[in-house]
Amino acid sequence: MAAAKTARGRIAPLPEEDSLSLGERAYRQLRDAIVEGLLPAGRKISERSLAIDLGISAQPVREALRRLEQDGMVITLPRRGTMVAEVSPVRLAELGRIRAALEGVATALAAERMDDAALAVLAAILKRMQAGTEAHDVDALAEANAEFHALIHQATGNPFLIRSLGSLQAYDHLGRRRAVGSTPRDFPKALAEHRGIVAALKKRDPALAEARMRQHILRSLVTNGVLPPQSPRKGHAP
Amino acid sequence: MAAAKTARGRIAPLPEEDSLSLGERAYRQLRDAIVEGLLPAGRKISERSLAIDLGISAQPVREALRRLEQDGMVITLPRRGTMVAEVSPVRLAELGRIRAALEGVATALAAERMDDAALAVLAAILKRMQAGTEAHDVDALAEANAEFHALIHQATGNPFLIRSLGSLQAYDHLGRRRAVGSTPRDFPKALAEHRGIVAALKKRDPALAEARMRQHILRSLVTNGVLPPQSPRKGHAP
DNA sequence: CATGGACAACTGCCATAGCAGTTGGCAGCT
DNA sequence: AGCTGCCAACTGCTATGGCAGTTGTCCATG
Repeated sequence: MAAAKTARGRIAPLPEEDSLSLGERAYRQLRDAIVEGLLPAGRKISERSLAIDLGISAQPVREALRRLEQDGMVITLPRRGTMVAEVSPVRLAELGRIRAALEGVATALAAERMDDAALAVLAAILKRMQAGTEAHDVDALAEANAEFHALIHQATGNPFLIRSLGSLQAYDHLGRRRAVGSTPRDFPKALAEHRGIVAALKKRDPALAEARMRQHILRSLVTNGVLPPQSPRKGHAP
Repeated sequence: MAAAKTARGRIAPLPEEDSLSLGERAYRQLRDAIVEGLLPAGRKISERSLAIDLGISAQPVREALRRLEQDGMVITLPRRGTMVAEVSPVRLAELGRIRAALEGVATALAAERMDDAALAVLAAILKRMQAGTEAHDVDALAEANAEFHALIHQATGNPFLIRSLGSLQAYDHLGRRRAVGSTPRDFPKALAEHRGIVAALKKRDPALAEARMRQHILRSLVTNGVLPPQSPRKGHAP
């Protein structure tokens, strides 16, 4: 997981892993450890012992645990202890639907204010996606996909949205890890959906871009087994 | 949650105000102070001086500021200072649309798992709303409205959703405070929308409930001047 | 008068220490 | 054996102090 090594370096949300605050580093380490499965659900986490393991004080650790609690990845009973939260399949499905909705509004906002330069970067990412799809390069596709969505998030310029989607994306990784066996071959479909999203962005059509992005996320969750097939129909007229 | 006194001074926190951690209390106090306008945008906040003002240590204050930063209400430049963030009308509109989307998902989830008891409580709240509308009791309507939405949030059982909507609701209060002059007379319309939402919940129709709730929030934002009229049409087919 | 540099007064950040409440287990009694 | 009560070892939480980086001010210098 190298720092965002994009061509232009436009997005650089990971500045210098060294100069980050200890609390921030502890937060990311713990978050990664949880989504990687190194810290299974129910595992007790002590501020002190964890601080000793990380070689730092208890304060940054506490700060990281508070943020993780806000993300819903750990739960702490006051004066009793902190443990990593169980993320049931039901809960994972909920979070997926939440993420779909938030990615939708993010794309709608991006459609209203994305400039041509950012759109060009998106087009370049699309080309890399096509190459990766033809070559079946899973790693390259994952990286391009991450950049694709991150670019849209940044285009909104909304910190709340960026932060929330960052937290939810961690759960997405957790969901992919649970997807048993080989990943389904949905790469061509995902490529087509990404193209449709970019087309909507270029047309400056927020509603269309939102609908396509949301549907893209939902379908992706379905093929990953996070959501059951045949989601409820959309298009209700108020 | 009975202890909502709705007096002039403090908004009563949900659990007993005494047994909360100092960090939690500091967080709520600061949040309320910001949305009430006591701490204007750009105002510098020092961990130490604020700790002295609150009569506590600097750690809980720091913890509260971190949470507020995650909510987007303050921004802190490392080693330079923390100040309350400027919430421009544009940003307020973004947050409103985000809230509309999240309230929509929450209502969809609630439609799938809300039990009859909760539905009965909703019906009771509707009756209070009708009485409040006829009597033009603004305070009673506000309280009933808060309970209405809080009940739906709780029905989802999703901590992430509950927490996020709680933060966004603070911005809603801020938006209402900016609404100049007397509040527009949208009470009958809001009542009808609430009834439509409850009807969709009773029919266990997640998509319909979501659409109605989202439209309700968006229209409310429009009448409050947070969003411009004539939002982009919905109903795009992917 | 204008300009540059150093010192003092901040700031956020972290480490240490100690508090109060909770838990688990062992001794002592029935 | 089975139960009760207490004590030590935890836990999260808060207070205090000090660190390094930033900023603003004041004096010396061109």
